Amino acid sequence: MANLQDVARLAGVSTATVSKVLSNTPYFTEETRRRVMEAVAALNYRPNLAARALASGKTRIIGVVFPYLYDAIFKDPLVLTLLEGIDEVMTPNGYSLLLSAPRLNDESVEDYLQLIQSGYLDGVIAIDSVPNSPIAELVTAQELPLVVIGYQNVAYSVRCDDYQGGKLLIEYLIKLKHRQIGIISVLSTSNHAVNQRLQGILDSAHAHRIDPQSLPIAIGDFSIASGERAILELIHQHPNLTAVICLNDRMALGAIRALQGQGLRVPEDVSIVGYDDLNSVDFFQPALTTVSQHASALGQNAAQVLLAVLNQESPDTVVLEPTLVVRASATAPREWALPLQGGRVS
Amino acid sequence: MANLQDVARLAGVSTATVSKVLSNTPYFTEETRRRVMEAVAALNYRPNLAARALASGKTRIIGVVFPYLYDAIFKDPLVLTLLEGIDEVMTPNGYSLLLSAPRLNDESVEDYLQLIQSGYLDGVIAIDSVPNSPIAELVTAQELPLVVIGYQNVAYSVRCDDYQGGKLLIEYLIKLKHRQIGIISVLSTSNHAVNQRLQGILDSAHAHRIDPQSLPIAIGDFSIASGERAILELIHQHPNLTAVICLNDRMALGAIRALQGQGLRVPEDVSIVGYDDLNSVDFFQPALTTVSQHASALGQNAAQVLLAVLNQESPDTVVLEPTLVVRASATAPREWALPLQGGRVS
DNA sequence: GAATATATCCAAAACGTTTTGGATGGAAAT
DNA sequence: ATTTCCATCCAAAACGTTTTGGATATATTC
Repeated sequence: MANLQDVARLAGVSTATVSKVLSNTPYFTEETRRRVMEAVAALNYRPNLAARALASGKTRIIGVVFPYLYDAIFKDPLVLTLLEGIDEVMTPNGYSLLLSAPRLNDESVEDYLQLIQSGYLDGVIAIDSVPNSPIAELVTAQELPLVVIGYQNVAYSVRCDDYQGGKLLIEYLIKLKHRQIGIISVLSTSNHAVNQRLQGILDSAHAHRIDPQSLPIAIGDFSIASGERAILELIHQHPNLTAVICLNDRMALGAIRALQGQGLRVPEDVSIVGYDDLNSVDFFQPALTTVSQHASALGQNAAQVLLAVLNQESPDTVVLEPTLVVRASATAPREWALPLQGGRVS
Repeated sequence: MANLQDVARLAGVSTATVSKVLSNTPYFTEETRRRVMEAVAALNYRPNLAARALASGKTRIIGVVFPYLYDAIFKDPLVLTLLEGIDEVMTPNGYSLLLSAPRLNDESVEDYLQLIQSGYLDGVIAIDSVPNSPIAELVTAQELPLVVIGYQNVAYSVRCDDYQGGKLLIEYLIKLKHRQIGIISVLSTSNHAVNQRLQGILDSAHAHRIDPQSLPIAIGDFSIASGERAILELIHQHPNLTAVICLNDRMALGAIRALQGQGLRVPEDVSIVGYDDLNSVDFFQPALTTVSQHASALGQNAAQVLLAVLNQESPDTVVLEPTLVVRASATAPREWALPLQGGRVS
């Protein structure tokens, strides 16, 4: 491995000159530049990034943090889409992505601290799925440029308007004449964005003269299986429901399958809508009506905001508008109120 | 940011002592250790990783490279599963993952070279989806510990036996009494593993006295849409087919959808099998019969092999056995040979 | 009591850059 | 003929670790 000294020696200049020529500093003759570049080529020289990082204080590495939750991080297809968006703008700008998925236990947080306090990262993009997770505070306390994807109250953030997304869903159902609407959510402590969606739904229901208190809510945990459990609980206790809003797509898929397993048809007997617009949900039978939060654009925006911050600017918070994606899993309710007890609800 | 010197000064020892105490070197009094640890805690000291990397030559970072192909990397759910497996064993061992998805153009390869020749990586795990991609050679030329997931002829590799997987699929179909079997593959230059699957299918057909030349093959590009196109081409030109093997799940899903769009039933009219066992394929109608290549285990094994190499050992190549996952998309063909022309084949 | 071994620690070199603070010329200005 | 200025380059410091090669003191052995 040739180093700067070798190059300098071969080119007959100092290491400072080589360093500066390589970073395109002005004030060098063409002749000098040429000699340096030839030496670089001859020795196949590549700068040592560790040394560069030590001397300059910059690593050109940014950390991408996905706090581990319910094991969901690697199972959530949205994460991959976010990553793609981030990569798309970071890589062309010369940054590499360091993946960090700290589990939220003490030992893991210690490792995480070590990482962000080690000077190894020029910046961090974090997903704040969990309210009050310590991740963000730890980073800001470090004076490390941070942009979070979500709702944490930090200087720089990017999100899709989940409140608005919730509104879109229930307003669509109301427009279809649904009045008996159930909700499958998650524990309010477990996800910030979902809380916003729920709030949007409830507020919007209120605005349409539906008592928010009257909307039955079952609790899942994002997984397909939990959606199956929750829907059964819901229609068992509230057989008159004509529509159910699931606060993510995977629970919606579970709900649909469970209903079909009970001999109920979607959307004819019950309308189901989801949230996320996962890649594959247009493939299910019926194709899922859902809300897209433009995950790829979110990732891109997060990366752009971080680039701006690294560039000493102060970019504004970005809030993307969600989009309702109408497919086949929700229609108008049948006007005659067929009792659902026909299905075997165990 | 406190550094080693600050700690040393506060503890009244040398920096060498602090460094060694922190790395649990023997030959220190309890008293000394205590003083050092107290100083570390008091100053909230964390070692600077760049400096450590420079001095020790080790970064505790390993590169995970997914050569970009057809834009598929971030769209392929298997990648996420692989990543999860790798993370699961690397993180607890104190390594971080640096993501690298070099596009295969010159500029990008240059960036990639820069990365692996920069001393920033202790090792690399690479997926060799593309035959003859330069990625692996570049790494080995660098004397960087490398394990590839796939078939490249390098010192250390891990794979699932795709040849055997192909065999499993066609033998299952043959056992179900299918004889008119089509194949949806990809360009032979585009993916090593798929070539193996195809070879397994053809060899096995031959062994069962079916002329491999007689099996019609249509070419897709891994995508759902290409599966739709390919199946239409196939049944149009070979209306007597009773089963089609798709060399990945996404093309299989496309094929099923296209058939259904033509008014054909799966598996009653045509059996379809896939390859990969993506998370969601048990959810489709019909649930997809496919082969699991145990992506998570693959990732874990790759990581373990790399750890062994980093530990100066010479682990053997790992070859996992694929598993046939029988679901609903393939059954025995109807005994009466109903001409398929009934369906509208455009 | 001298020689040897062992435990404990330190000073300084080394890692390969970037960056600072000039040094050295020659051209332009006075 | 000085002075000033600019273009061009270099020597050396700095970044914060790890590691090497002792040094010192204490204990052990003969």
